[in-house]
Amino acid sequence: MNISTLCLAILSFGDATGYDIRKLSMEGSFSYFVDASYGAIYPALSKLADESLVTVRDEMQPGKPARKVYSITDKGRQELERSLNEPLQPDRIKSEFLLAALCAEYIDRDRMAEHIDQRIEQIHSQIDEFETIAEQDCSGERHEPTRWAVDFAHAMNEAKLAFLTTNRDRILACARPRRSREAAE
Amino acid sequence: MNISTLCLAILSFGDATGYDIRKLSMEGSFSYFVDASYGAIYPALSKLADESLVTVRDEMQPGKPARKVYSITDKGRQELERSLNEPLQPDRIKSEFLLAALCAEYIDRDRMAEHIDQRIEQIHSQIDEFETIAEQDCSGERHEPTRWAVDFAHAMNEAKLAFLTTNRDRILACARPRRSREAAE
DNA sequence: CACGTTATATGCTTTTTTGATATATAGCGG
DNA sequence: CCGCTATATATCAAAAAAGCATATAACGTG
Repeated sequence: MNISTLCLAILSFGDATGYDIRKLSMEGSFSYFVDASYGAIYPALSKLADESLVTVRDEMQPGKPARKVYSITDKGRQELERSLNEPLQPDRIKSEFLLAALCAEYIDRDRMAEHIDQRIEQIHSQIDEFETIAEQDCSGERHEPTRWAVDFAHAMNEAKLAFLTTNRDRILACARPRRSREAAE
Repeated sequence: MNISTLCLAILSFGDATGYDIRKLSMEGSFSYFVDASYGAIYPALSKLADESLVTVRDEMQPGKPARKVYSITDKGRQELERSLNEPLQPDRIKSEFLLAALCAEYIDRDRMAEHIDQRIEQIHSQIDEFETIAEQDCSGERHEPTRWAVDFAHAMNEAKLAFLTTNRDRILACARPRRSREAAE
């Protein structure tokens, strides 16, 4: 799936600026499974506008920089529908952490512990973050698919957490016993 | 982390060609958490060779196209170690499926069922695949970090599977009840 | 035998990421 | 109050990576 589909999907929930889309894909309910940079979003939006899949309106705010608010069109919704009907790519995970774990022998034991603990913390804060989202989203309209995706993310995060805490020592044992570098870091 | 580090990491396990690296990152024990295309790997290897982090040797095989076998150097190992010591980027997940789930209302119910079942099957075959890898790897030397990563992947896959089977109906209920398109697909 | 698959590598085009730049406003530490 | 940083907003260029086509050669299979 390309950025265009992502933009259409987000716009199908309501009008947004490029900035909003970026934010949703980095923090909001989308953040668990997408990632998009400005450099991808803005060109995608322009292209979508050229194809009349979205419309733009300039909103001048006194003082502030003007914002371009995008709305999905009927044609856009049809295109979104079409995309969602195509075969879906399998999920992909990119994890520097697992690569590091595989190379545990090259990492000092204390450093490895830091890596793991950092990971655990990250998951904790993501869980919190999503709980906040769930509350917000569900207090009002309670959009069930959003709720479903948030629950999905929660389940995954809990499983990861469980694995990491249970198997912490096991990977630490593979790391390099610290030698002369005790003071070095 | 960039492709270069991935190449160094893989080469730290033994010599390999660009083709091998690609394969490992698509099928082998690395496939759960990395992804690399030829267009990224080959240039990365050339660059690494320029910097003497790896060496190349041409292996002419009679008839077959020559292969370039890469080996990591001491300098390369140091660089790998350095990379692994840097702060690790958080894990990223890209899932077209979850985006589709979020847009369930735009998808016909039967189609959605297909999407889910396909996902479930995929996970099953990944689990099988990894079990094979685990057996192979562990019969011989039993490289514990590899085992750890495989177990990690297994735990995640099981959790995902559990969620999907348990919450299948819940998302199906959000999908669009099929209308006049019963025959259309 | 024609064709598909595996092994192997290169080059080109398109997408995406990354990072710099620009502007305006609000809040905070000193 | 001043300068700094953060937030909101958008653009552009450069570097990285993905994706795809192409080439060669062996091996299998219908």
